[in-house]
Amino acid sequence: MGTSLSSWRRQGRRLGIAVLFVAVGTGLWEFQERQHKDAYTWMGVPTWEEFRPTTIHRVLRNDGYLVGWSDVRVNPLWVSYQVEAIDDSSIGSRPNFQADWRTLWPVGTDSYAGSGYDRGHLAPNYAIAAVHGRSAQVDTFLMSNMTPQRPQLNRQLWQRLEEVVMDHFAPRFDRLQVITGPVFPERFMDNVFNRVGLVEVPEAFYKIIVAPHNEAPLALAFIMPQDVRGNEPLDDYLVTIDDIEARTGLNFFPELTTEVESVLEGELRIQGWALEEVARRPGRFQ
DNA sequence: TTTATTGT
Repeated sequence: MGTSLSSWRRQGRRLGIAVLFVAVGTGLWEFQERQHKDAYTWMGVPTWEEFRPTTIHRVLRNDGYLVGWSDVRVNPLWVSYQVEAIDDSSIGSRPNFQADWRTLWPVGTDSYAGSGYDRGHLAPNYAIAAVHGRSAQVDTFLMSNMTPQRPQLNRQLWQRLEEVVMDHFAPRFDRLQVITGPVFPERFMDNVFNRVGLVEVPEAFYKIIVAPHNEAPLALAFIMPQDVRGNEPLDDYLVTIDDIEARTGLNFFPELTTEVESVLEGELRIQGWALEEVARRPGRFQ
């Protein structure tokens, strides 16, 4: 017969070698993936609480930060990155905005033109550039890192918060984990046509800052609405992480034990941050 | 310019 016993053996060996290669390759890939996520997240990548079209997303990897991208909202639902105190505050010049072809829908650099909304960074230019370098800085100008923000928020209140993270919080702790993203109205259909091009317009934005180095980690969380003057005290917008989870349908830090989680996410504790020292610090821009 | 658009 054409298929002799030795030929079967040969094919079996080949198959075995192929399986071995796939197994080793997959293992290496998962190892790399895990290392990458460990560098940019703390206590796990954000997940959705329940399976809904508006909370489903996929993770885009960038230099310096991760994005949870939603093709339904045409928005990042979260970005995750870490910062530390830096000695040299100089960074490279602002790169150009650029389209991200990993997104299902085309969002061009001119998509926001004439809309009255800014292309607001979620992972900020300055912090990422200062901590993670030039190629990470370039990545923050991907349109998949943008979401429509009113100028008074983006250039005033939100900028003040980002400045406080790097200039006040980071020097107080070894390292900070930051997760930030948009908040949408509760009912999807109420906002479904409120879009800049294809991009749904959020009603507010959240930012979670964790100092994980302690045995008892500290967290501070904010929700800031689109409609602000810009000179409000930052502490007017303090919330709990549970509040943000309720508004977004996401689950942050899924690997926390339930005991730590109930304190860190359920209680509003501002001790240790000295927020009152900087809550009224004026913005850089007018 | 640690934000960004508009208009030249």
